[in-house]
Amino acid sequence: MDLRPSAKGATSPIMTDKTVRTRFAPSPTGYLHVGGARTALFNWLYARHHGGQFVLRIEDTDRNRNIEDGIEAILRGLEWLGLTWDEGPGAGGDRGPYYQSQRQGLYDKHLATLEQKGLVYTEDNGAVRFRSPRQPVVVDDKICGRVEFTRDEPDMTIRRPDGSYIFHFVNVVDDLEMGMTHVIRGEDHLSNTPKHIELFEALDASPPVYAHIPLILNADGSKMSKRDQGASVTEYREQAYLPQAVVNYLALLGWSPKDDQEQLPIEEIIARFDFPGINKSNASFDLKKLLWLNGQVLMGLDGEAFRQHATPVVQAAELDLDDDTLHRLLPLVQTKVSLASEIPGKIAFFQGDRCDHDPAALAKLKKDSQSIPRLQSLTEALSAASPWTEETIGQAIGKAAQELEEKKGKLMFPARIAASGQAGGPELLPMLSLLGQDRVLLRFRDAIQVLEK
RNA sequence: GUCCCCGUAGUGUAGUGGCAAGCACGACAGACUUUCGAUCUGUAGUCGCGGGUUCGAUUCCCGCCGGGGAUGCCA
Repeated sequence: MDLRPSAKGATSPIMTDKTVRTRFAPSPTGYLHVGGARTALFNWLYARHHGGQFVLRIEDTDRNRNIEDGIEAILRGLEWLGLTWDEGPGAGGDRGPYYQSQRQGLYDKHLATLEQKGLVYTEDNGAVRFRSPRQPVVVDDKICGRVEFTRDEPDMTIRRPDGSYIFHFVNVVDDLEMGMTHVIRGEDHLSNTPKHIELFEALDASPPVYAHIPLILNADGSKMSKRDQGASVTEYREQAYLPQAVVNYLALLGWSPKDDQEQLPIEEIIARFDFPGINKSNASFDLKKLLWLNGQVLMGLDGEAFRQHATPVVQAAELDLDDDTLHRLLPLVQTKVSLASEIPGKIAFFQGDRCDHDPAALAKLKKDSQSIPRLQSLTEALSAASPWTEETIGQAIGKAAQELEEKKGKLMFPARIAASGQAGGPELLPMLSLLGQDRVLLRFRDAIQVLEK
């Protein structure tokens, strides 16, 4: 944005917008919160969309509140989500250091400027306050629109008696020094923005473009905070959610591509993300929809990617299943779970020769007097199946059905429960095939016995 | 208290000064000669309330109510 009249045409050759620079500036007071992750995501998306830079800055000015592991948790959370930063901890950059605790000199310098201009004063106890011009301030927000604030609050403190600086001041100084062009942050900062604009102006700088995004609330409408269920990104990683699903879901919270698409690969989100697609109202976090989305992404993985994702989760469950079985088993449940951590429970029945029967499933069989005859016919028919393939198994079931003069479907449910102990699970024929004839027949006999009791 | 933002079904959203307000999750029902959180089909459910402007408002204006935020020597 060059205001010189001549800039329009003559001078600049290929003119472009000033390179977009956005930042995520968390304070390490806890873990990476979904609200923070969403703010980071929006900043990241905006920078990527415009071919700009995304900067990570740690706001650790309040020594009393910093939690050591907090920084690490945030960095790892962002990495897991794939929100890579171009400058910041571990990435370098020429506007560092990227920890506020290491930027005291810069703050002192700008404070000196304000002192020179007579814009600050010191309290008896040593705290330093900024003298507000007390003129109305207009925030021209990219999302909230034009908002006018009257300025009649007490002058803000910008430095504590111990010499450490307050958020508003360091935030502005850093955004200035780091050349941030756009500040995308939670709407809880909208009311702080006039203060920040006053500081920019006092430092003879023009403020960045502001875009305040709606907040994320709990299902009950209350503000989501660190303690709430599902509020920590770390939890999602631990529960084996797919980062691409979490990112996709988070993007949809407050942003819309404006058509009916919901499952979008990250490249497409980047391509389509911009301010007009962001709405103004707060959104509630809906875990069920995230689960659904995770399931959708899971189903879309190719077999190898699915195995790679699922294997560590299954290994952690320490099931007694050999690699070969596992390799053939996993594809059978790919469309049956929405979260990888559900897999072990789905395939545990493959362990051992026999299986336990889920009481609820068993109760359903018991209610039907035909269950035992059906299982008996099945046992007979399946004993004769040779070789043991999906095809012959299917034929055997059909044969048993014919004998009983019943729909095939009537037999499949008892067969499933007898063989797996569960009412739900992988497709029946592949499942029986994989279990093997001996095991299936043994389990059928077990089931008949249990039912006869 | 004061100031600011927001208000489309339970949830996320689309949309318009005027067709029966679209989609998705969830719920419910049925189908698929099997369960199912897979797939398909269907059902219920929404423009917070009250005024005003208008021939006509979900859409524009005002008030109210509701939710959220700010008002820190937290960020």
